[in-house]
Amino acid sequence: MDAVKMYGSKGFRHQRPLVLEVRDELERMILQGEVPAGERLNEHSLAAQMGVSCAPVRDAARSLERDGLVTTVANQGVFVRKLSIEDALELYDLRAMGAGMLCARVAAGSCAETRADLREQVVRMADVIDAGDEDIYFTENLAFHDWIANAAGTQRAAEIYTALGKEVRLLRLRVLTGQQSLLVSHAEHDRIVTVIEKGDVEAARHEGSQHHLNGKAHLLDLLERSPVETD
Amino acid sequence: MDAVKMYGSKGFRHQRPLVLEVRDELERMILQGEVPAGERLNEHSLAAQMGVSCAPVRDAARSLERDGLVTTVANQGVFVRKLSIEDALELYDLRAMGAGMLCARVAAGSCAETRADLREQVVRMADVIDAGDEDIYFTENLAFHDWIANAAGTQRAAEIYTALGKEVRLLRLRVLTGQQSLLVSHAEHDRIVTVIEKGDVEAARHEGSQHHLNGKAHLLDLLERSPVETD
DNA sequence: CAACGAAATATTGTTGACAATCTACATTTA
DNA sequence: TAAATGTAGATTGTCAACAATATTTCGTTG
Repeated sequence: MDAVKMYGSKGFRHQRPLVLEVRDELERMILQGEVPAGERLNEHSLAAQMGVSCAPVRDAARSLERDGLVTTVANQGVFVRKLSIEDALELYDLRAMGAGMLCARVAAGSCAETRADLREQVVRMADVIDAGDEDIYFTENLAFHDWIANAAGTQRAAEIYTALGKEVRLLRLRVLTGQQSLLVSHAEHDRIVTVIEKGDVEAARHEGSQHHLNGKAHLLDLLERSPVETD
Repeated sequence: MDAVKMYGSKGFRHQRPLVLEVRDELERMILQGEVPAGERLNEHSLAAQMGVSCAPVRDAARSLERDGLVTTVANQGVFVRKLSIEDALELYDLRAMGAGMLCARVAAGSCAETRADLREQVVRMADVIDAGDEDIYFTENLAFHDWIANAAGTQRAAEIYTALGKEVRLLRLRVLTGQQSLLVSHAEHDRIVTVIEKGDVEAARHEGSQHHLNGKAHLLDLLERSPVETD
């Protein structure tokens, strides 16, 4: 009896529902800027392009709406969300609150192993700065924050925090650029992990929150120097 | 030339996409407890029951996932979300943070008309308590909080706050029961509106946040007296 | 009789076609 | 010429059938 049956046009079974594959691909396209903000996502084109039918594409688009990456207009389609500066600043505030709560939880009740992992990440990120690779630092920075979120053990809070993080990326502004920025960011990460290691709950809340508020201030500072049109 | 064309089996055009109708109906069924927590939502049954095909039902279910009312398991279907006490307490914390931020914004920058409307709502709710109608108070309470959220002018924050409010209702526990509870709740509403009228931003943040933290404490108190199984 | 395994059933996942709707363009008219 | 109106094309919304998967049932076997 053969264990591998033949399915569909692809030849083999799908390990994962198609929707998830399509969703990930769409998310990648949007976050990497392959589809510009405000652009409409054409069901048929995308379906043809990915070699699937329309339904999974529609499904995936609805899923992306959950993360605030696209907005749907009835009978018009789904559009890549266009973030205004005001929207972005609001997201920074929300992320700041969330990070405060999450860091406080991690400080209050995480195991030694978790804290060791966190410290390890910070040390590794210092090396990345030395190497001067901003792209890698960008990625590790995302991972660092998501990691804290998941370590807090509060699922819904982590979900929201992570989704907000993706939304911010819609702006496609490189705020973490130049060694100075990276060093400031890293110093704040270090403070966060340090107070978590101490188990100082309120300090963790403050540092976690302040990290994002500083980021917001930095963004405003950049915008003053070189204004950006966002219509 | 007739302006009204005939469409579909219903005879006339749909003013609204079917998905939205289905979505609202499903949400009502879940929040009113017609479908118990943990129950699976059968695509075919629901579609037949509502006289539509499966596609809109699937679409609506995915939309409900955005609000955290259902969870989807691949190849198994969508299930009404089952909230644990821990989940609910987490939601109270998140709502507390959100309410703090939203109340602060309303205190900081709302027009006189907005504040007058708020005061009017509080006055009306006092009458509802006098009349002793807990169901109406429950509804007005929801409206009051959602109204503040929308008045803050921060769209995303309001969306999240409102969605979290619906999630909490999954627990289907009547915490606002007995005139004493209603009076306590009302007194807090009054304090919130009062500090908003004064334009005291930090006090608004504190009162808005504390209102939900008090609700959380009240919930814990109720649970201690009469424990509830949530498996 | 219990445990395992295979067929049967029920349910979700996917597809392509068709209906309803919107947008853009061409035509008409004041 | 400019505004209004009707028409054509493109795109989303809906549908019902089929394929793939999960669950249940029932028979077999130790």
